[in-house]
Amino acid sequence: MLVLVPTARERARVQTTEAILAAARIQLAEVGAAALSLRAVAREVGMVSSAVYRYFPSRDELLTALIIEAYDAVGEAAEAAHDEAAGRGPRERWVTVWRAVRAWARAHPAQYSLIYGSPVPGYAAPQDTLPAAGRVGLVLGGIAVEAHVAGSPDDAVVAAMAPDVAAALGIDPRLAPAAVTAWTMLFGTVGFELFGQYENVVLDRETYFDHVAGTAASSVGIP
Amino acid sequence: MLVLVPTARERARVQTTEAILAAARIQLAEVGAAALSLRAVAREVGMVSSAVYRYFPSRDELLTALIIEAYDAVGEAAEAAHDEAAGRGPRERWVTVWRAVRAWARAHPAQYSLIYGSPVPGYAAPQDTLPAAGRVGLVLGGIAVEAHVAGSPDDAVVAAMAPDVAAALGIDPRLAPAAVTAWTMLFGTVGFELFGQYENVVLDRETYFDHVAGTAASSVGIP
DNA sequence: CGTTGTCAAGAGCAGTGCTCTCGAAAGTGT
DNA sequence: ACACTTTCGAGAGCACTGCTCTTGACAACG
Repeated sequence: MLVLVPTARERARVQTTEAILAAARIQLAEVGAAALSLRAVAREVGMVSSAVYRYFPSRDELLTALIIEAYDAVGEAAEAAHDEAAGRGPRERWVTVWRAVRAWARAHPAQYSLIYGSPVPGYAAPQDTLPAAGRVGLVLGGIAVEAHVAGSPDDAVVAAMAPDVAAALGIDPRLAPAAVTAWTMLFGTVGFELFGQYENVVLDRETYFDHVAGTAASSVGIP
Repeated sequence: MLVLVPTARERARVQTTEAILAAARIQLAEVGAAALSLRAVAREVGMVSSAVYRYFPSRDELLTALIIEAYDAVGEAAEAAHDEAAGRGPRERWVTVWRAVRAWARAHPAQYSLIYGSPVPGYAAPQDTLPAAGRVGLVLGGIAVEAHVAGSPDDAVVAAMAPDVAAALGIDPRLAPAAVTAWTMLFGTVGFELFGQYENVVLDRETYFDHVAGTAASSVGIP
């Protein structure tokens, strides 16, 4: 049956689902993923905890929804930054996207921890999150595609990468190791800053971050 | 009062403390930090939960103790690997230490998540963990000290690093940015592998990891 | 030998995730 | 328009958590 006009029930359902997600988003930002309580979310939207289970079968499923949201949000931030720097050269676009990811992470530390910190409930989010997870990489790959391969990495290293990666990014497969390394470097640096590892190590985080971004740009052959 | 011979009470206290830590270590490895339950730890050592509070004032303090243990353990693994490769050249020693850290992380994923994942209980572990956190960096810095500075990084970047870092590592301050970047790369790569970000991205993790280790070695000027 | 400090145990509080049942709606078919 | 089915919210309840407080027993010290 084709649903052209959603019934009142369906509209109420998506509305309630959205209300739950909104409350969960707020609570995530306030107390973090570990302390996110389904009962508190229920209280916030004005219903009893058991009613929430009509919309999310478990607390982990709620968290998974938030994880996908977060991947989309950071991907969107990266894409927006890239669009804004559309006219400029590849290196400036590259650094702009890096800065946007860092800024998003600092503005949304709980969401960032959710997706790039330790998996919260054991190993909750499996396949559902994979498409959303690659968006930042896609933006960076879109810049790197114009670059030529700097050195020629070992064939064994090239073979160690999943071929889908170079294909999805539209880059030379020989660029894949450097691209993955740069991607790791971006989130490694942002994570280390956010999780306090740079305490008493890096004083001026902006300057250091820009330096790393530049190094990474060179490593993928961006002039 | 100088305690030369510990009294029976004192011996009993350290023994009980060690028993609690041992049980906590086991439970951490089994269920992870988020699900580590003080009551379950108490059950395992055969006492009631309230008694544990005589030894650790809160669950977070117990976790902090485990965090310090984990930092020490990974540092010890790095030092042991370095000692084992004592005779060899700097590059081989460098790669050996990197491999040891990765091996330790794969063998103790819960501990690794505890120290390099998102901070678990809000922002629990502050200053206590700082000394233990630097041990791996010290080992790597000890290798890099024999290297000469490859390029000459921007003065602003050099100034962005805490001067204590280069001093503690005994390296040229101009090497500090590259050293911090390499350190970030090590734990960023290990973390990404452990937390599942390389799923469907990197097929042969050993080969890729060795490649990253080699790149990092070159970046700090190791021939 | 008595005093003092330490310790384990138990009860209890407020909170959690999750399940089950029940009554009231809303939607559907005749 | 009426009966039937599905959906939904509420409430009670279970087993669990971190943590506090009180009570009674034991060891150490003067």
